[in-house]
Amino acid sequence: MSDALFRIGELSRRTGVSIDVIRAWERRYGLLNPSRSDSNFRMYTRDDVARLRLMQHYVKQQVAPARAAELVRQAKTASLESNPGIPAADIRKALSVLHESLERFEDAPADQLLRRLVGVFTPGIVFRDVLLPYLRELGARWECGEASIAQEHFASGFLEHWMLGCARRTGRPGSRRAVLACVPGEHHSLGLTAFGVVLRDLGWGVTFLGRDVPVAAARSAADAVRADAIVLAAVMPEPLAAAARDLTELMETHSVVVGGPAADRDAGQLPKPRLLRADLVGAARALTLAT
Amino acid sequence: MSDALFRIGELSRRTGVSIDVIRAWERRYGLLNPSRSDSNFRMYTRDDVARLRLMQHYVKQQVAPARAAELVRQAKTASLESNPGIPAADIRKALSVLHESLERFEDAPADQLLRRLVGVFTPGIVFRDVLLPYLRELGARWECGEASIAQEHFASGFLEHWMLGCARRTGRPGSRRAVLACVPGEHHSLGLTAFGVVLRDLGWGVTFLGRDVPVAAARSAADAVRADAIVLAAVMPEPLAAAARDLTELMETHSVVVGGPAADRDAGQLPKPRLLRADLVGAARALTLAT
DNA sequence: CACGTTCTGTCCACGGTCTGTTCAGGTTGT
DNA sequence: ACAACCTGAACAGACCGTGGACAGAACGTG
Repeated sequence: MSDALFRIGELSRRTGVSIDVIRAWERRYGLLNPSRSDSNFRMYTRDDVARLRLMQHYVKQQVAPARAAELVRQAKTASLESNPGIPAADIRKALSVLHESLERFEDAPADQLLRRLVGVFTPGIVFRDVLLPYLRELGARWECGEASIAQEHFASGFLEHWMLGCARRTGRPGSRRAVLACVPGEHHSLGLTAFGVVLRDLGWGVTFLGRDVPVAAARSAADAVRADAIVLAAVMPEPLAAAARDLTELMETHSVVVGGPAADRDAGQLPKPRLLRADLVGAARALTLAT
Repeated sequence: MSDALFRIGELSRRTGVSIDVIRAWERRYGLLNPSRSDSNFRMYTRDDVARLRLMQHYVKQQVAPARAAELVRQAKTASLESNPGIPAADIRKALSVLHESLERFEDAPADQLLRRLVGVFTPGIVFRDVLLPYLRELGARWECGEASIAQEHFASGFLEHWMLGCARRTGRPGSRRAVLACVPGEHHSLGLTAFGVVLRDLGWGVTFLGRDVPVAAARSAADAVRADAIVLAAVMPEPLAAAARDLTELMETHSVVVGGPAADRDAGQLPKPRLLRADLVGAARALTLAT
């Protein structure tokens, strides 16, 4: 698993930092400390990608490289506080690629694009800067009849699948774990999946149960993985109302968070804090701090 | 038993790896270790085909050849045989890996296993020999209460996601195209996804619309991609009955196939041939021949 | 303001490594 | 005879390492 070693060219491709700069930063600040192959090639790990991205972030914030490197070295690893956002021009281009390819029921270009973006930025960033805006745009076009139901189905299905690919992967040992599920009877899991991506980006291990999950099932899964939190999604009001009693009971023994439009609306009925749908990233961060 | 020995040219033809490269890989990394005939010809076995395919798979994933060879050698893979099917011992092992990992809500081992299998065998084979049997086993255990609802949700969600990853990817230009969708109101898409994998394996381009798709949406998608066939899935009887009228209308202008348990049962109501759920592979082959 | 110093990204030259491919000369099988 | 195979060697192009140089920006000082 930790065998993912690669050479400097690959690191450069993944981060967008030129090979020369990577070497210069190592020579001057000892930013990275790669192991060497038998033939004296620098061999990097995934952590180095993270460190390099953090470095990029500081530099973009006008922090002097020397000092930025110092900060990065101090920050050891962890601290995914970094927000190296995607440049506006790239976002626009990405949105138009998504738009044009998914509109024609072609997933190949979209897949390629996202794959490239995730190579450079973290999934959470890609999600925040590209996917979420695209979904908003899609929703808007759908409401005013510009996008057909078929296009909406295809696009949201593709994006959910794609996000799942990022959200899955159980976290490193020692990390917090969350069980994610839709309230029983609830079939809209897109928002939940998105939330899973962000959580995972914050270091959580995510166990994804999907849509229409009985409360008892969520409970047993949470027990099985010793989850630190159960995250439930409710888009429509009826399923949430129907499950209210079970949920209240679940909350007595487990740390439960309910999110989604329905949860926002029927706030009064539930005792625990809810997530605001408007800002998934903020909600995930809040959950991380609270747990 | 696996006494089918063949020479380097045959190995090259079976794998698409050039003779020179096979020799180079042997000389440099000791990738294969063929026995020799009396006249000093390299004699390979089916295991070598598997190893070579795994190697190809890694290389395609941008892993440096030297390192890929290391992984292949390390993966022993004792006996991952080739085309005709996966050897029984490996199937048993795969099933137990799936069972044990998914039961504990861990997808990493399962993901790793499947990834390795598709490196060697085609997705259709993996699906037929491993995934489908596992799903049957899961269903059986679920019915007799051995598997919890949570486990079933998690496992089927994971497998569906994984299969989608194989089924997607629009086909090569010139290939036939199919639009896949669940009948409106139908939320069980696992079988449909599986069917998509097999179709794609047979050279189709698959446009996957997912669950609960209005008939009109399926039609417009089919028109947009100029689909040669529309494949609809119906697990529960009610949604199918409700959509019967729309379906009949759709069939007048498009080539439609309806599959799934409900379609099997309510056969009389629908004019066109249906797919038998029992044998997805056969059904896909039949569709290919008929279109 | 003028000047020197430092910082930083970029570039170059030279040599080594990695890897697919090619060639030459000889052997085996049909 | 001819195709397929063997060995050993070499080659080309991409990739990487080290060390050094350089130009522009930032900064501090007289």
